[in-house]
Amino acid sequence: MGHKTFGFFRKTRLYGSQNNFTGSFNLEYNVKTMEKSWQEYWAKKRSFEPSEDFLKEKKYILSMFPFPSGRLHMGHVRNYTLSDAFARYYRQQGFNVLHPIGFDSFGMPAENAAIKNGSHPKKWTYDNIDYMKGEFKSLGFSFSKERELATSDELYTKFEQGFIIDMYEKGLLYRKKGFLNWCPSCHTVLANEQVIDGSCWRCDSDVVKKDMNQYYFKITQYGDELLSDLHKLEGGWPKQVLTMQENWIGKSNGLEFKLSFDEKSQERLDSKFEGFSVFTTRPDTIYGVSYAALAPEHEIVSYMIENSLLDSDTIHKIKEMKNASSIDRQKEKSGVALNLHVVHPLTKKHVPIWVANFVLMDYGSGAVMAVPAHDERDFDFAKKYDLPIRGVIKPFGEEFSADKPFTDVGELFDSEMFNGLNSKEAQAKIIEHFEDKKIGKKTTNFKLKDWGVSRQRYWGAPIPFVHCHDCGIVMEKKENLPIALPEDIVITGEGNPLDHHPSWKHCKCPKCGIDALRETDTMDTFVESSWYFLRFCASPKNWEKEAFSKEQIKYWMHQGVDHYIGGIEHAILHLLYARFFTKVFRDLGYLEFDEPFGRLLTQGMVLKDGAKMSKSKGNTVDPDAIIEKYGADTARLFILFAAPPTQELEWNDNAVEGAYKFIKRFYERSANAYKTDKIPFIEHAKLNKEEKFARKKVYEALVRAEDVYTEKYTFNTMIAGVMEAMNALNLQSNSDVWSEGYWILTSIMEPVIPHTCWEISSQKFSLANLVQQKVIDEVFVENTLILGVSINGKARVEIEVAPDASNDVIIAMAKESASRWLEGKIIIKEIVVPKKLVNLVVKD
RNA sequence: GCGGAUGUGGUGAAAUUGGUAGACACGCCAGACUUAGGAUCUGGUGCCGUAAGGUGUGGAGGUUCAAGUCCUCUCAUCCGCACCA
Repeated sequence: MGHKTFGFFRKTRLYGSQNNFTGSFNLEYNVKTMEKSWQEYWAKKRSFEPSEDFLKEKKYILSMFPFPSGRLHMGHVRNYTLSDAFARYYRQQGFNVLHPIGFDSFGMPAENAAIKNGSHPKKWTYDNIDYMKGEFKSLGFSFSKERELATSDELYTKFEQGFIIDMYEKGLLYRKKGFLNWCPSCHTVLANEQVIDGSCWRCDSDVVKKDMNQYYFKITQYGDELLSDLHKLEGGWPKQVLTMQENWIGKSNGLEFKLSFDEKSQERLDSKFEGFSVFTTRPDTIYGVSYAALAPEHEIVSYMIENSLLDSDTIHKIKEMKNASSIDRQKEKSGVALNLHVVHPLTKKHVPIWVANFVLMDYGSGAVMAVPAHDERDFDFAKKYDLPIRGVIKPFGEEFSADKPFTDVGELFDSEMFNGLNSKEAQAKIIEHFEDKKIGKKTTNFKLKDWGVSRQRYWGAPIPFVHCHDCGIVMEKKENLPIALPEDIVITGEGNPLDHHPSWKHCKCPKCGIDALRETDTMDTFVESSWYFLRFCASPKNWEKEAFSKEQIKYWMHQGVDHYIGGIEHAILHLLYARFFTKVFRDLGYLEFDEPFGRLLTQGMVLKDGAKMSKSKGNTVDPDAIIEKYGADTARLFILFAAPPTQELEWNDNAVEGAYKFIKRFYERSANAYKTDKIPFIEHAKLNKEEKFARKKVYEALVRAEDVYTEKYTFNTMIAGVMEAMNALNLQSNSDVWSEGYWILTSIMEPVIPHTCWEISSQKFSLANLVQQKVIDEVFVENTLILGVSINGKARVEIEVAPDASNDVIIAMAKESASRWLEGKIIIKEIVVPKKLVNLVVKD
């Protein structure tokens, strides 16, 4: 194709002033034809398949893959336009580029669609995938076609289930009963990470707690490493994301010790409990403990309720606390006394026990020592219930005041042998003291919880376990994988369809062969996205045989994915899980590195009228409609030009039109370049001023393009540079300069507007210019320099000097041209900044 | 409350990292060509001022010959986390 083109835009160019109607009609028609034919060309030539030659230097460019919701939205377009620019750039530079795409295709929306309009989740999903693949193509994205995958493919499930079995064997996956976040609307369990402000991350319903069996990944075992390895990502990842992960993991050091009940309290508890353990990061405040508090869900509290050891009023209050939504629970502190006492481990004084709503069951041990004098929460609670407040830390050089809690570090008092120490020393000494006496120990606590992964849903990867009456939980044999989903399924939205299926769950125990039941829970879809980037490394010819090979991983994942691009909304969930899986796979011997993503680029949101595009707000712009009207290149150019990638992007119809007009001019003016298959040789010295200027601008644009891809990601300035070069070219008429200019500029712009550039390049340069371009230094050498002259730092005039002019000459010229500002003044200082300016400091 | 960012024309944004603020584009204004057409081309466009000039990067100080950039304080907005013991 390409060569026989009759030129898109041609109608307007030649006849534009003749006939508006046909002009614009043909224009659009031609853009579409041109884009489509290049898309066919790339498909036919398999232009974007990575090579298997592992001696070549590689770049792995990855976008976060989409959920196949039906159609692409502008956020997707931004995401893939970015990764495509990287991929195309590195291909030009001669790298072996892996730029794959897939679909994160399990998940609730497929089932919700099934409930709503009776479609089968599988059909719904794969129809959407087909449609979206078409959209990728129409946007000219240079994805590897041969590595496309959907995580709901049985082949993908097969290997994933294999990994799950490996992890179970290693003890990294376990089953336990626990209080789980349950979404009553989605009828499923949610991970902590999926609960946003007490609501379901997907449907926004209030999340309730439910007591049930569920599988967990032991991500906490990697808590320390997930935290400490964050420093390896510094520089490559946005600071914000690193901080968010750090906070999420939430490591804190402190003292854990046991508070023991006094005799009377033990008796009341039927001698079932000796005491309970608490954790504190402030052991220096231990002499200030004036009460202790248990979470309403604490086992001691449950025991007392179950055995009627509390009056009905108290039980009622505790139940209220438990049932309050997490938002309500934060509103006001409340609690009840249990009429139990523990003995202070150091002072031996008796300390009352309360149940308090601000104590969280899922952090630490679900119980705290309370030091109202030095903790805001404990203080509020003590004030409300009139509990004693005992100060033991005072600000350095000041007295303690009981008006409000003093939460800073300071100097200890009323703390027996630790008096006079500062907080930091005291913390170490008190921990030491507890350890010596074997009544407590130094402990690290994490906010990070184990990752609950089972979902009571159909459209997910089945957990490959079998429940056998005799053998317990038995793993499926790997040769039986995948445990695939049944297709004849009824989806009503009530309960788990796999559980309700008449035959699917009935099987034989893989160990002893008797009748057994399959696990009907499926996995959280974040499991699939935790290793898809590794699957892309696998050569498609071995796809059936293995998930990926060590050799392939080693090559493509060297230093991690080179550029990983996606939304900030995955800063915690997906990125943390993927890091966890990488470390687990390393420990399972599948790979040999610690971190999966070397460089992460988090793109900003796409806004319209100042708000995030969303269907409910009715402010969406449909990518297909933009392509239809202006073509893919216009959409791509606008997206990269309007703002730097990390910032929010405000959609602007006028600016889209502007992008379209630029492409049109860019194409039309290529008429000024002649046909050649190598870059024109130009004797720079023989050029006139405008010609030299044009060349300088062209090469400046080239220089600018370089660090955009490696450092700054500011495609907007790269494109501005090309526009400046175009403007400069247009001021001169040397066809060598035009041709050289186009040779380079189409190369620079190809990652952004590939269709247009391949079209121009095929017409003029036989595609030979779409490779790395060399910078020529001589174009930057100036005959004269323009220096600014400022008086007292205020810009006044400009002077033109020879590049080798001495400072004396420059200053003399500056004085002369700025003489009107110097009259009657004394020059007290003269500063020459080479190639920049002259500053004269004067006074009256 | 804690943490991370961001504040520059009418708008989206630049500024080689301390050196002539506003590149590039949108919009707007004027003009040209015209079957006045929402096309194309040319010129202008931070603000005040006819001009000379003054003034200007959220605000207030400071360092410096020179500050959007460095320091101190402060205000505003956005994002994340949040009773984490």
